[in-house]
Amino acid sequence: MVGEPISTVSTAPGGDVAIGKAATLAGVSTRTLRYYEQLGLLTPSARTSGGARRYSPGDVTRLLRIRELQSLMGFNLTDIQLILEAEDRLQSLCREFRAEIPGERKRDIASEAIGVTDNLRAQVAEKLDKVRIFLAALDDRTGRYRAYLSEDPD
Amino acid sequence: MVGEPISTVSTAPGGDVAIGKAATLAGVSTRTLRYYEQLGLLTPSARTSGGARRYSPGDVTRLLRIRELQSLMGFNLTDIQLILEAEDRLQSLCREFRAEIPGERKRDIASEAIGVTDNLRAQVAEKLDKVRIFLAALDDRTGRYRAYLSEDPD
DNA sequence: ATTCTTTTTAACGTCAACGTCAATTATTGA
DNA sequence: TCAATAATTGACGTTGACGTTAAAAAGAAT
Repeated sequence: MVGEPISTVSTAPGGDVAIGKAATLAGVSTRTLRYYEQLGLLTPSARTSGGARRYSPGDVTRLLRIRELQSLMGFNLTDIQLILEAEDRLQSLCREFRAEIPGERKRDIASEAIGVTDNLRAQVAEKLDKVRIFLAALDDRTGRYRAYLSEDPD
Repeated sequence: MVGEPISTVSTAPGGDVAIGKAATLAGVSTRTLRYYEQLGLLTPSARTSGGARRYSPGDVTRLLRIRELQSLMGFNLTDIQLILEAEDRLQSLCREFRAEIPGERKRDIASEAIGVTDNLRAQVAEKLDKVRIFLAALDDRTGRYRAYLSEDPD
């Protein structure tokens, strides 16, 4: 325990993890991860020679993002797939621009991906507003309750 | 069409409605309403002599609240039932306090209901925060994307 | 009064998002 | 090396939240 191994055979810093570890990191089951892969939603970036899935830190990040889109925004997995695909396209386009590769259709792809992203932003903003209003209404109501039920301390 | 009926035989102002109307008012199906009733989640406050459900404005309000708790907060129907039951208890307690009926156990019931309500408030507040953060992160990321993809206008 | 629309109950179907075996192969710690 | 633990694929099961269909009864409109 005194010295960490010089270097495990892992490309990424932080090290890739097996399916069980990835699952507990995100608070899901291994079944869920295999299911996500089956949907094309999260494909582990590597496999061992024996065929075991290896999840990179990026994969885990993506997984956490999926869960966030699910729990926070209530999207279903196919919606999430569309969103992530758009984000993937944007990311790869950014790399291409950086590499100054010209490429055709790029404007089309970019505008489409940006459209999806803008749409997402709008939905999030709308949700934010609604939750705000909901919270305000809740506070108002509970305030009136308290007035009746606990006007005197203890 | 020139004159509205003097008064339909309805107790509540606004008038009770049949299941079809209530459903379209809330943007759900009649099946959904019957299902909610089966769960004990939303029982129409009256029936016709023939057995047809009549939904009061209050019932419709409750229905809208159910949908809000579902879509906005992502609660499942059994969670929603708990929340609504607590709110119902609080409401009836408020009426009792107003009527100055003493009653035992009231403090117990009240504190329990208030506990549920506070819990709800906390969850809503937490969600509000998370959505806020999510939106900020989204704006940050899309901002960087735009920098790459559309620095020059058209 | 009668026709058209709506509602009733009851039962079976569906779909997403996993859960749960089971038998077999990998990986790992001593 | 070898036992213990974890992962693989495949298949069938489950659960929540409804959808759909059917036959009969009720309500509304003319």
